[in-house]
Amino acid sequence: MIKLTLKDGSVLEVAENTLAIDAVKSLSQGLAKAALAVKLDEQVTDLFTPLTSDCTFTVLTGTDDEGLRTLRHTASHVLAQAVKKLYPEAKLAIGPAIDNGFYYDFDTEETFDAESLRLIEKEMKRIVDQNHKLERFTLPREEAIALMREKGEDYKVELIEDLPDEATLSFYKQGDFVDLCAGPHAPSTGKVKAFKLLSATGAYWRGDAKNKMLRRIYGTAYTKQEELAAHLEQLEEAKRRDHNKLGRELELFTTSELIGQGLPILLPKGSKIIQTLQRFVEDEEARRGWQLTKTPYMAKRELYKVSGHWDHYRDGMFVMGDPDAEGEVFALRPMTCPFQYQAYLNRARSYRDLPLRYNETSTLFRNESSGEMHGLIRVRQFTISEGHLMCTPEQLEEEFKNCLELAIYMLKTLGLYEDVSYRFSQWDPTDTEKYIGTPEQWDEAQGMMERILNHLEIPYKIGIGEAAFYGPKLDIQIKNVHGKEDTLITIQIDQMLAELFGMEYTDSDGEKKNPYIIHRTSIGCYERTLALLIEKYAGAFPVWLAPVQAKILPISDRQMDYAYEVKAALEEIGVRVEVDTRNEKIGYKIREAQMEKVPYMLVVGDKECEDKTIAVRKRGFGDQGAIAIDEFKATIAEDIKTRVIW
RNA sequence: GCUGGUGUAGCUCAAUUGGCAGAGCAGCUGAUUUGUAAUCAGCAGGUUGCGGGUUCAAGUCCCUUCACCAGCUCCA
Repeated sequence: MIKLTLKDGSVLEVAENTLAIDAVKSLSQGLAKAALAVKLDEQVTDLFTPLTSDCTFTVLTGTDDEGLRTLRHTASHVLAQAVKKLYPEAKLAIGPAIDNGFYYDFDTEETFDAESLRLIEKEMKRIVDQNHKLERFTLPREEAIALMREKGEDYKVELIEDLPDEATLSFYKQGDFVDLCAGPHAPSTGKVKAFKLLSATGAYWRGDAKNKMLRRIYGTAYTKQEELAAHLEQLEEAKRRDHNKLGRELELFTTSELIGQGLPILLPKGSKIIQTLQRFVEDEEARRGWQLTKTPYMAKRELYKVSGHWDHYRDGMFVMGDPDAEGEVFALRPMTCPFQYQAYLNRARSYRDLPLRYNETSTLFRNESSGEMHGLIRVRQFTISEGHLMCTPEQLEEEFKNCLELAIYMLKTLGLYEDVSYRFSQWDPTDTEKYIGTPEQWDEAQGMMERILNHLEIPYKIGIGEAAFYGPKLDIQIKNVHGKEDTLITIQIDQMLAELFGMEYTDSDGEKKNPYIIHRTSIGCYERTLALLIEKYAGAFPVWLAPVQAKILPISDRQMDYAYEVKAALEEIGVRVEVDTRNEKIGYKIREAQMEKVPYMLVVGDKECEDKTIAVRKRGFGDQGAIAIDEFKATIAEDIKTRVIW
């Protein structure tokens, strides 16, 4: 007999080699029906696995993440089976479960359009209704390769050949469909009760642009139709919040074909938000000991040759002039570091000058590939609150911590703190082309950052190959409304560029030394930040950021003079306020102000005019009744300066 | 950059098989002077993204290019 420790702590004894599903059945028939997989200790496995040793025993259903992943993995096999049935020449690549769904990659001449997705879905439905059992079997390497060769699955053969010799080669079979797969899987195709194919796109084999582009079909699956419907509704809601749509509707920004891709035009309202943010950030940085610089937007290529950009980042730069010809060649700056280093080099430095903190609200230019641009998230020209801090080794941890604190303060102020995650971005030692420096230098810099992060108890995940070419980074990552992750803020440790630029300080012992440099952003790129704020608040910005904070709505033009009187009173205390002078009914004016997401709508009619009051309607709260002007001034004065939202 | 999709008025969309480019909202003008999410009428608005081709005839078919969308790759 073996002992299974259940979630509630109780112990179930079953005979050795009892199938997991039978153990579940002995607990509850209902649970057995809902079960998709089991977790033995930390190992998720199939329901038809024989139990061989004592373990903790967790039943996974559609309400568990791991259960859903199992279901979606099975759904990807159902998709593959359907595609093979409809397009027998299609070759299988890989088909995993991912967050919120699954995909499968195929090599086929067929381009999947909406109609073919519909046909594939129909075939999938048939496979689900047939309720095939999934069976697992393993094969020795040679036989596994022979089987996949026989089926013409070249990609699977390649996968097997690349697996280590000792790897178990498992296959899953459902009906006449067999796929190389580590599993686990749901017990039968009938479990895939609610699914939908979402899109068909291209994807490179093994994620490498040098390889062939395959056709990828994305889908999602749930155990219940209601859950699927809720997910699809959530996708629709995401579309409505999408900054690229909402930001244009709210007239925050626009784009122009004549100006070009990745070069958004910030309209007055969008510019107002960014100006508000910039002033706030620059003031806060000054308060924390940062000194503002203003450095040029371009430089001769010689600067970038010293920094390494010319060799490691030239494709990403806008270069002016023919690099092959004689004479000066300039390039727009893709970052500010080498420029601020020249400020450091202005005179000889002592350890007494350190830490030296330079910040700059810096406009950068990066020649992103044409397919990369996206709204305000990924652009070719953007403005970033950048900074470089030169310090001694002893000061490094404290200064790193201060930079991080500043970033966290900004995120909390914007209400984005709960949405971010940390990535410790390290170099890829196998990709020596991409990085400068020696393995020893990298070990040292990364070791130092690791110690600091652990000491500060930052919960991070590691990103191999995500480092800057000159050093490791702590990236603060955020997901947009569609779940796509980008870097919002970055703090980097660099002990290589100071040497390249000959930046030194004289230490207390009279020795000349290279300072450590921290590269950091405090709220990152303003365009990207604006995009995330639009999505976070669905356009209803906190009052201090709202481009128009109050809109005065006169009932008729009899109150126009009074409306301007109120406007002047509010402008006196710095409120951004507009008067809707149009000859329209009040309901119409309210509707428009509401759609513009103005925080305060101030209705003035004859009554208010007479009593010197304002009828306040607050966004999200409705009609607040009439109050005296002075009283309202006090309320809104408080509101427009309130930044920290928790 | 790659794969696929989409471009019709400021916005949302229509236009049968290749056969007269149209509507609502927004805009302008006029009437209306309005009390908490759309007052009425009229007017104007277009090189169907740009360029080329096929055809008696192109928004519609073909090519090129630009932009946008999804995904991949990239993101110092």
